[in-house]
Amino acid sequence: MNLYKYVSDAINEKLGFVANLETPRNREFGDFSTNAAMVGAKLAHKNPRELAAEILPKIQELDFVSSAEIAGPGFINIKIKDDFILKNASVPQPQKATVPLVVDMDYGAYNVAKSLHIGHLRTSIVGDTLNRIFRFMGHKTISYNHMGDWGRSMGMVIAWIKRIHPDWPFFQDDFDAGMDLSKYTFTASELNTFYPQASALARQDESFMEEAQIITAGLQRGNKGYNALYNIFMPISLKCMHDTIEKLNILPFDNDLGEKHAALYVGEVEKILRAKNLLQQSDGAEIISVKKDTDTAPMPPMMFYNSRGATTYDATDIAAVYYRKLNDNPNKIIYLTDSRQSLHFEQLFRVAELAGLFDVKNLEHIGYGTINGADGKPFKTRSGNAADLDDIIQVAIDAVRSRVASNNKQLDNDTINNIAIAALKFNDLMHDLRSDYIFDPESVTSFEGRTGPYVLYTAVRLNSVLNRSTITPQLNNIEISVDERNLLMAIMDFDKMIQSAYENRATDMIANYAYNLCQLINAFYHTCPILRDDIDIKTQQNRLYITKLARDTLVVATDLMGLKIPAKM
RNA sequence: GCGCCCAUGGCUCAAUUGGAUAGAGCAACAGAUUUCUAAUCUGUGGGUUGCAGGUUCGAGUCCUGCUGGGCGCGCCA
Repeated sequence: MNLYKYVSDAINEKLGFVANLETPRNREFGDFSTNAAMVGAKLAHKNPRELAAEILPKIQELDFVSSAEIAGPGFINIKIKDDFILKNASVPQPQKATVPLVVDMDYGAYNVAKSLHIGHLRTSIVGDTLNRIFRFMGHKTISYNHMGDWGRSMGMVIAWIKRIHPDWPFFQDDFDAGMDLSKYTFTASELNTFYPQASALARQDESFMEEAQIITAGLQRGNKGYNALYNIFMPISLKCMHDTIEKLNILPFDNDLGEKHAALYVGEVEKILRAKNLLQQSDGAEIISVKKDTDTAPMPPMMFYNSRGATTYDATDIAAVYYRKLNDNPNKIIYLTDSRQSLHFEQLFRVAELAGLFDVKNLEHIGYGTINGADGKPFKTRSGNAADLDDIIQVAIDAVRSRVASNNKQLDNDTINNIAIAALKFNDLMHDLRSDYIFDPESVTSFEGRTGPYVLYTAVRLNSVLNRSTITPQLNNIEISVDERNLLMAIMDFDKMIQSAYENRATDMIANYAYNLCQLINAFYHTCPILRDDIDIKTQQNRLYITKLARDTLVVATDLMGLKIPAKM
């Protein structure tokens, strides 16, 4: 049961107006409180405590209220009857949306021929959890990995390959796409070194940069050799992405469609833009002005074609909106990217509006904060590069392994991986996604307190009790302790929490709820023994019932975060 | 220059979107296991919420100014 909603509705009906129901920060004040008297007093110019005294008896009459009293400047604090809580606590049921939406979700956005690095951590983890929240709430989501698979970086990679294998057929004038190309291939790790090397070279060698640009243009115009080569390394890169995603227990993307695919629609979009007279020449480029008279901030135009005639990511992003509207006709498109791209999305949404491509009200950009190192600057490895996601995962795995060894435990590899991934994901999810946060490898691998492993450990303990017990969990109407009561209240808080997490796109609410629930579970676990001879059977049944509710609720939360609960740890 | 965001114990973060005595974790210290997993639990110390005003019953939260930081501002994505 959604206790908050039940109590709120009952009070509103009884009072005949909508009273603001709160859960006090300090639980000792009560299970719920309302400031209705203070709000009312302001409007009626009355004394809030007197008004509270008028309202109070009506609240006291409600059958689930054990006590209600006036406190402080005019709060009414409400306590709920224990047996009501015990009887109505239930595992959260997915609250299906009355009007399910179709939502395109754009996150991940990995780059071809570049391994996933720390910059992809949040978009992957938070995006996945947002996706799961939307589905949990009954909406249909279509997830897009809008890959960086078509820009200048592709030209650089090909230019690099040409440099190290100038004799390969892809670069010959008489290239025959029909020939056997199976011997021209790369390992994933080899492929991932190409871009960084090419990029470093391009910075100091202008002729190499120029060649990369020529190759980029050739690739985009359909040069057979370049495209054949692209078609060789693209799947290798895609497999890398999928492997890392799988390690992180992130739902597979519904679409791996990136800039290359969007580029197919640039021509159609160009026609629309021209018909609306939105494209204009500027310094050899074709741009779309998105400035409004009311703007106080700098608002540069979007660049559709650059001065070399190549499509930019502005153009492919516009085309992607067009394609999604055409193909999915979604109610909403949600983009999850680094908040530094906010201006780009503001521009994009304005173009979508100007060109009539999509209802601008239903385009949403969620900008997440940067993951920083201890120095407050974007997290880098000691060598100054963005840390590879696979390496970060490995560090976490090694830390779990050494922890397991020092505790004289024996756990299989899957379990160790799950614990490491939980540590990494929970650490990300627990932060407000809009804020920067500091990634401290030491605290991510400490596993104590507010961590993913703590959450898993709590679930494992509950499962252990439930698995050992031969007694059937059963609800008995007997007195409950304060720890049992607090736990039940938290379980009933789930529905309110998930609604808020959904509305605010606040993935941290799930993580913090799960942690708070675990704290209460562990307190309950400590003070409420179950499988012991001196505990009477009715208490055992009751506590098992509560244990099961807690476990099932925790499972819903961990599922939303994509954490796997091990059998033991 | 213009615009957006941020500032909370030693450190990392919360604070129900304006509510009551600002909460957790880490670190420090003191305890708890003949008992369902000690990756746990209980307790102690630690705060003028960057500074100065303002709005009101009530401000970490809203407004103004200042200080200090981060980010963005047409041919990278």
